[in-house]
Amino acid sequence: MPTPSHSQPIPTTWFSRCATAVAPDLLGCWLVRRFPNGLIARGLIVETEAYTPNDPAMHAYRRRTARNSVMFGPAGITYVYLIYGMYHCLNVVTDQDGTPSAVLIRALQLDPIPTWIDLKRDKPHRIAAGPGKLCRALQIDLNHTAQPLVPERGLWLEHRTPQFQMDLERGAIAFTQTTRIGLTQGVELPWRWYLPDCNAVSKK
DNA sequence: TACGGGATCTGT
DNA sequence: CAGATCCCGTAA
Repeated sequence: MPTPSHSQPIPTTWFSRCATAVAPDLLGCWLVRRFPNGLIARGLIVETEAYTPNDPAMHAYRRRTARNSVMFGPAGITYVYLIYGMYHCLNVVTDQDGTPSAVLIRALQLDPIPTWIDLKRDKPHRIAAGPGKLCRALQIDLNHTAQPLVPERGLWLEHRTPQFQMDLERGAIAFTQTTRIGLTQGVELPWRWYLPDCNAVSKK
């Protein structure tokens, strides 16, 4: 899918809405990474999850702590955490300042594939399939938490192409909404969205 | 200070 | 389906 040269970073105000509104709106948008060596890779966002206040699966559900405090801040900031001691997960903080919530970015279709990634290990469309794998592929770790999503930090978001937006409005593309993955709490909440027929999306 | 679990992924 | 591996939240 072509990327228009006129794309601008999505402004922080766009994220100042309920996570359940932002999560589907992020499908078809682009996560853009500029690596330390200067290479720029784009990932089409194909799977997201919303985490809201009063949501038992949300990391700040019990109380505000050092780790989750960024989710209480203004929207449009990254929230990255380490899980199972080996993988990182990337969220974008949403909603009003003071309202803890975020959207987890779960899967991307990456283009181009960075040259240093071992293609024998994975099919190209599986390189960024999963929240841990996309952070590994894009070299996102705890250094990237609590950062604004701007080119100056090497990580930002861009809106859908006009083509994607048209296909969506015409009904040629439709999203699937269902329950979230890998949780022990809030299992029944249907706050995962994905592009069907996309082989980077989590199974289940 | 100690302990156990987790919004994951991989290889068996 | 178990193991890797470490930070953080909770209890003491």
